[in-house]
Amino acid sequence: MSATTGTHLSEQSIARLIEESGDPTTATVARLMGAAADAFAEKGFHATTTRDIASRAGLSPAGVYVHFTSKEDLLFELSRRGHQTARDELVAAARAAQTPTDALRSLVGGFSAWHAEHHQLGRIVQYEFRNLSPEHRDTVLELRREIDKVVRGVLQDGVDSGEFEVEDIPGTALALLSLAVDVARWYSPEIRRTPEEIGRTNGDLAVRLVTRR
Amino acid sequence: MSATTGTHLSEQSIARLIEESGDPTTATVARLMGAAADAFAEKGFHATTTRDIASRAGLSPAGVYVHFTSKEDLLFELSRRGHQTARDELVAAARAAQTPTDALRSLVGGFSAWHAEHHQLGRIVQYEFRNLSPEHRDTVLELRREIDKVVRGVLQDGVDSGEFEVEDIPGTALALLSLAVDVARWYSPEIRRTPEEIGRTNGDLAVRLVTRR
DNA sequence: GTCTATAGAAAGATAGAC
DNA sequence: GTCTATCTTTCTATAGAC
Repeated sequence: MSATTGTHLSEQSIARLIEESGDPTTATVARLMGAAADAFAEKGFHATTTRDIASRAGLSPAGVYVHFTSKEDLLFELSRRGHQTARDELVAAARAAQTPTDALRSLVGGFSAWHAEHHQLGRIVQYEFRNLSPEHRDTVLELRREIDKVVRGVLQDGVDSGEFEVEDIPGTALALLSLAVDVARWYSPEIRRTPEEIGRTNGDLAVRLVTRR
Repeated sequence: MSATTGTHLSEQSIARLIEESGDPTTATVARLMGAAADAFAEKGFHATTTRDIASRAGLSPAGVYVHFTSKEDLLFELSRRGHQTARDELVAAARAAQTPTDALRSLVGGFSAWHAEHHQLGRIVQYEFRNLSPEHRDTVLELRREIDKVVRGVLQDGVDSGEFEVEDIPGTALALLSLAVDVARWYSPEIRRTPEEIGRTNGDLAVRLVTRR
């Protein structure tokens, strides 16, 4: 696990994110979650073996089960915390803004940048949802509803204030989320554009999509 | 496989699509591809077993291997044909239009509607790409490049004609594709909006995103 | 071209020593 | 809390009869 290998950089950054994310955890749990996030994002939940996760985290195959009851449990913890940080980011962006236009720009821009910066977690949040158990799905669904609500709220605020001109509010809200969410599908750390640039482009496009003219 | 079960409706519609899609195939192959498309879209490639595909198609587990050399081969055939019909749809929309604005509207609108109408195939095209073998990935990548090229071409046409005002052409092209592609993620046959309505909304939004003011 | 039967490999999870 | 060893199930794919 030396710093010179290079292959574990993103795993380490996720482990750091997990450790700093409120919810306190031990270093081993953070390392396991980082390893799992890397593997799930790279190959998908079902293509990832518990042996793979364990070895990425520097543990034996049995070592995983001391900290998580199942592979699905590991996915759930990642999905839950991913949804939480994504929602927190959105709510903070909406609160900090002075006008609906500012709010929408930093909402869609920030959410897009988040999906680039944390594209492993982003993929898990957006594309591994169906692999959660029914109970775990329900828990996460609650967080997803909050996210939708924030976007629709800002859209409605802008319509009320006269800044926005929107024909179909639910359809437009979905399109705005698509703009940000789909970043997790195409983003790769190798591309030229930085997460900040992506956020700026998509934030501007979002405003353009709804501004009255 | 009676018409009254209801559970095989989408499988049958994919089988019909496959049979009518140029590339001639036998009824059994079409049925197998329909079953696989259904299963892959519902549970993902790795979560789908060959037994599941065979039984959905009314065959024994061994029956699959008479027509396809492997599970991945079945995925490849679906991915290839899916990409082809998607590209054909896009090219036709671009050709039929009189102005860049019309072209963009029917391009993004049609592509969005396609991802709703054929959401099983759409999910396979967009989300199961990484499960192809390296050789098969290359084949499909060629079709993906054509799709990107059509979108950028229309965007450039509009900028040249003065109809469009675009700050960042590659970034905007990606955002326009996101609008359409992400439909495959959230669409479900149970929702209220029809594929046509989704296409109309997204086509209008696409035009709004780039029109000079 | 379809079947039954099964080979062979790999997976998730546990037992029990340390 | 971590290990080695392994149980049990399940999977892809093939063999060989019809």
